[in-house]
Amino acid sequence: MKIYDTLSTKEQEVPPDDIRIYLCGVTVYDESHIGHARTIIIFDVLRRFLETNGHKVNFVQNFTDVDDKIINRANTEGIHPLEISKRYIDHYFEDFDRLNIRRATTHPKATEHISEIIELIKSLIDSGYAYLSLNGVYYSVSKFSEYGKLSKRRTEDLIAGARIAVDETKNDALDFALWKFSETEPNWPSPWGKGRPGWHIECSAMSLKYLGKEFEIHGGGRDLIFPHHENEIAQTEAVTKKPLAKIWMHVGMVTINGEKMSKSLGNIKSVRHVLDNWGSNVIRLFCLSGHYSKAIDYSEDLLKENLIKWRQVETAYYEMIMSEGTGQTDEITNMTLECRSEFDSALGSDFNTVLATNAFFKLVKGINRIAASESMTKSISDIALPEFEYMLDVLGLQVQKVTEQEKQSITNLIQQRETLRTQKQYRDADRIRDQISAQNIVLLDHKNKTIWMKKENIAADN
RNA sequence: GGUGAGGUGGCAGAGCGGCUAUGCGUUCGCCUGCAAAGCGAAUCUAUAGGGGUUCAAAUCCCUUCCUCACCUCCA
Repeated sequence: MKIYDTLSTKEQEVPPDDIRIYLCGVTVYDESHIGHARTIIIFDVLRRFLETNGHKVNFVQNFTDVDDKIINRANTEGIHPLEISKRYIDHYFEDFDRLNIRRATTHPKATEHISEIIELIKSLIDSGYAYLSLNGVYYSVSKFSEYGKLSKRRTEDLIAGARIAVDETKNDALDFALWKFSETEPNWPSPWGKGRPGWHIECSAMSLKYLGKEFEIHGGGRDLIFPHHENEIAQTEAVTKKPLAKIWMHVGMVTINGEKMSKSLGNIKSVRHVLDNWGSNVIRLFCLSGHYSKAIDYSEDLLKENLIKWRQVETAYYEMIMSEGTGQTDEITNMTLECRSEFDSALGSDFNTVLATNAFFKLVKGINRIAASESMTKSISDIALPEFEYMLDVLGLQVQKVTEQEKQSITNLIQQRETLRTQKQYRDADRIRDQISAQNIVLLDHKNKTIWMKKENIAADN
C-alpha cells in the first residue's frame, strides 16, 4: 500500500509488517464537528483496511484536555476546566460510537502524561534545544536546523509574515512554549515552576511513549501541518535524532460554501446534529466521496446523493440474504472478483476511497440488476455476500439487522397480504403494507415472491 | 506579502501523455393491481484563458486569471 507523504512530497510504501499510527485528536472544549468526523472516518477506514488485510495496527489517538480554550470555556461556565474536558470527551465517544468509529488502541490524555512531558522538556533543555524564560520554557527554533521541512517554510519567511505581536520574553519570535507558568488550575509542579504544558509537547511525549521512535504513520487535518506537526517534529527529533514518523498523512478540510468551518464564520456543523439527520452510513459515504487529501464541501445535496446510494446498498443486501434456490454463478463470480480487486487496489494506491466506493457500488448495482431480472439465487448470494460484507466492513457501514421475532411477524403479515392480493382485496392488502412500512420495513415485490428489507430510519429522508 | 493545494459535463468526482471513468441529476421506458424498491435506455462529450513541447495533452512546460488553505487557535 502506498500513501502520499507530506514530508517527502512523494508516495511512500506502507511497511508490510505491524503498523503504528498516531492521529492527532480533538481539543475537548466543545462539540465535535463534521470536520473532525471526516479526519477520524478516514483513519478509521484506513485502519479497518489494514487490519482486515492482516496487518497488526497500533492506533493511538489523543485528547488534548488542557488548553487555553478549555480554560476560557470553564471560566465562562464557572466550573473546573477538567469538567469541561470530561464532558466533551464523553460527548466525543457518544458521537463517534454512533458513527461506528472503532475505538483507538489507546486514547491518551495530556493531563495523564504530565511526567512524560516534563521528562521530555528536561531532555530538550539538557541538550540545548529549550530554555527557561520569564513565562515558561520555550523551544529554541533556531537550534533545529531542519525546522520548516514539513510545511515547506523557511524561517525567514515565517518571521516576515508573522501576524502576531512579538513576545519580548522569548529569545526569538518563532520560539514556542513547552511549559507555560500558571498559578491557577489546571497546573502541575515542575522543576521550573507550577504550570501546564504547551500545545505541541503532549503529542511528542505520548507518541514516543506509546509508539516509540520512527513509527509508520502520523496523521491529522491539513491545518495541523503548521505549526503543530512542524513543532512535534522539532521536539521529538531533537531528542531522538530519528524521524518522528515514516509517513505524514494529512486530511483535507470540510468546507461549507467553499469556506472552512470556523467559529467566527458560525458555519460549524456538529457531528451530533448531522448524525441526527442523516445517520452514520450516509455521513461515512459522504466523507469518503472525495480523495482524503482534498477539501470536500458540505451540502445537503451531496448528503442526499449518498443517501440514495445507501438505499441501493440496503436493497442489494436484502436481495441477497432473502434469496433462495440455485443457479448459474459465472457472471457474479467474475463481477465480484473484479469489484474486489478494484476496491483493494484503489485503497492501496494512496487510499483512493472514491474509486474504492465506486467499486463497491458497482457490485451493488450488479446485484440489484440480477435481482431486477428475477434471477437472484442463493448460489449467487453465497458468492457475492462475503465480498459485499468485506467492503461494507472496511468502509465501516452497517445495514440494519433483523431479529427472528421481527422476521416471524413480518413473514406472517406478508402471507396475509398475499392472500388478500390473490383475492384482489387490494385495499386491505395495502393496509397491511402500510402497517409494515410504519416499522421501516419496505416490501420488495418480485414476480413470484415478496421479500422485504429493514431500512435505516433517516430523519432527512422522511 | 510568503508558502502550499486546486480549477474537469447541471452537480459530485477519478484519471495525471494516446483507449475521453463513474455516480447523482434529467427524460423516456420496464416491472406492479397500484405503489415502493429496483432495473434499462437516452441525455451530458466536459477538462479556467492564452502560449508552447509532442505524431498525440485534462494529463508535461511557460504564462494570465480565479478559488481555497496555512503563515494566530484550528481536524
